[in-house]
Amino acid sequence: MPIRVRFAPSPTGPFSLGNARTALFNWLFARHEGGQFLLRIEDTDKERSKKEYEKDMLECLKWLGLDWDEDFFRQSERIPAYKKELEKLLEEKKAYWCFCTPEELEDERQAQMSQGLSPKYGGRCRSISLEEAEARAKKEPAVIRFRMDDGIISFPDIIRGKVSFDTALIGDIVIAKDLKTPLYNFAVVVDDEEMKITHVIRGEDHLSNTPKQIAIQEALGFSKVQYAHLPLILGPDHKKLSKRYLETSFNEYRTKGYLAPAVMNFMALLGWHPENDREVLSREEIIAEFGLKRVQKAGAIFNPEKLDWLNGQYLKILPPEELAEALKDFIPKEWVKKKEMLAKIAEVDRGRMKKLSDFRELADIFFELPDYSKSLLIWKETPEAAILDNLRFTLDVISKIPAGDFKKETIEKYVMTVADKRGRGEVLWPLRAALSGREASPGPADILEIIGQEEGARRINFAIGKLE
RNA sequence: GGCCCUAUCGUCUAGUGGUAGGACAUAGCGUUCUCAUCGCUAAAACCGGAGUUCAAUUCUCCGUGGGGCUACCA
Repeated sequence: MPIRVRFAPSPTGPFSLGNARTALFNWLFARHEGGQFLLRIEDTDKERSKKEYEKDMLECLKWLGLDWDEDFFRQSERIPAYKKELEKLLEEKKAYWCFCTPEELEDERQAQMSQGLSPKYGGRCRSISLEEAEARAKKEPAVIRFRMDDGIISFPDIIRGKVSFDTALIGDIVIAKDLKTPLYNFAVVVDDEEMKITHVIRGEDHLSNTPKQIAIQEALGFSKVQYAHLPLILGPDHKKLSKRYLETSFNEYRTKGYLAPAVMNFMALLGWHPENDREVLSREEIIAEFGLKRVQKAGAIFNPEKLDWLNGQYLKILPPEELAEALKDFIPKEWVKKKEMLAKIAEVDRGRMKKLSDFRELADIFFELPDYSKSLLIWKETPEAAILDNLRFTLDVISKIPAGDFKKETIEKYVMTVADKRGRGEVLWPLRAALSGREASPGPADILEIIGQEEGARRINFAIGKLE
């Protein structure tokens, strides 16, 4: 039987890191096993589901490169299918209409909890006949409950091993608000059967939903599926990632300048690890090595510094054309036109970036000399007069470089002759400071080649003017 | 409160019945005019107790800590 997994998000909020990780592990498993990765939108909650969130999710999946097989569908498009199964359960008395009010249920719950019992529905409406219930349901608010028989439901979890739940503690759960409004635990079961899902890979927060879904599955006579509950990604507060912390929208990783392969690599390593010690892994390598057996059981705290480091690693090896292309979204429009210059700057500064968004500030000096004070030009205790003299001399040397040979290597040769004679710090620091206007920057030869002989001379003269 | 899951450096993790390896972060050194990169070094962990065993971080149990769920959300 071919392996079929699904990613089934509900579009009730911005796509999150947790969502992305679940999608990734499903996708990795499918690709590694040569199975299928399907997509399903769980939009049964009409109030909270929004089209914009669905769009956001689709964009994020595409950006990450998680391609799905077959067409995806929305649960809101499958209402008749759920209705059919709901009616079947009702007729077979495996489900029944319940007319208890929210207030009554809340009181019951409170009473049970104060006695140290597990809160569950008492079963007051269990005995109402279907005929009577259907008549009443037309006039008064009602929901459909699943009749949960007492017993132990155990299932093997690929990651955790055997897990057991006592259904007597769960009680009769609500599976639909009415025939046209199914609820999560019910819709999932119907769809997984319809889609011929073989493995359900999802977050650990769904572990306690599993016995409910298995019970419904059995009542409907559906086939079993295998489960794998992933450890949760925790925030720095050790709690399930929430909007309050880093659970910003996943899209922000893109807009902040993280590379998709780096984010994928990082997420894969959150709860999974290859057999060897390698950590920078390409998509193909991850697919080749991925397996559910090596997935961690305990939750993992999200570590932004490591993401930055990994992103830096990818930035360093990104082909020049791809780097230039990726940078386009992070720089002013005027810069984009200066293609050649931009490419050179990117090469010079790529090692200094953690994120693509860092580039703008790093590259700024090539387009415009920042304001700086005279003291920036002074190297340690060197007297101003010596600095001034070195600058003048260096300018003279640089001016003698043939215009057609104004390349980094040549410039370096000329400049280093001066530096070796007059002291490296004494020559190079003021020169670099004059060229960049900053305390930290690429080397003088790098800057000179990019800004050119003329602009270089202008900047050095400007520094000389400050010192005079 | 009840149920379920879980436990190796600060963080992500490897690993084994004979006390632990890698990575990020941190500190120092080296390369270097600066920053960054890179290289090297240091500091840094098996939650506690009992049991099994010649021996337990590893197996079992009990605690404790952490997390999740406990909706007419998903």
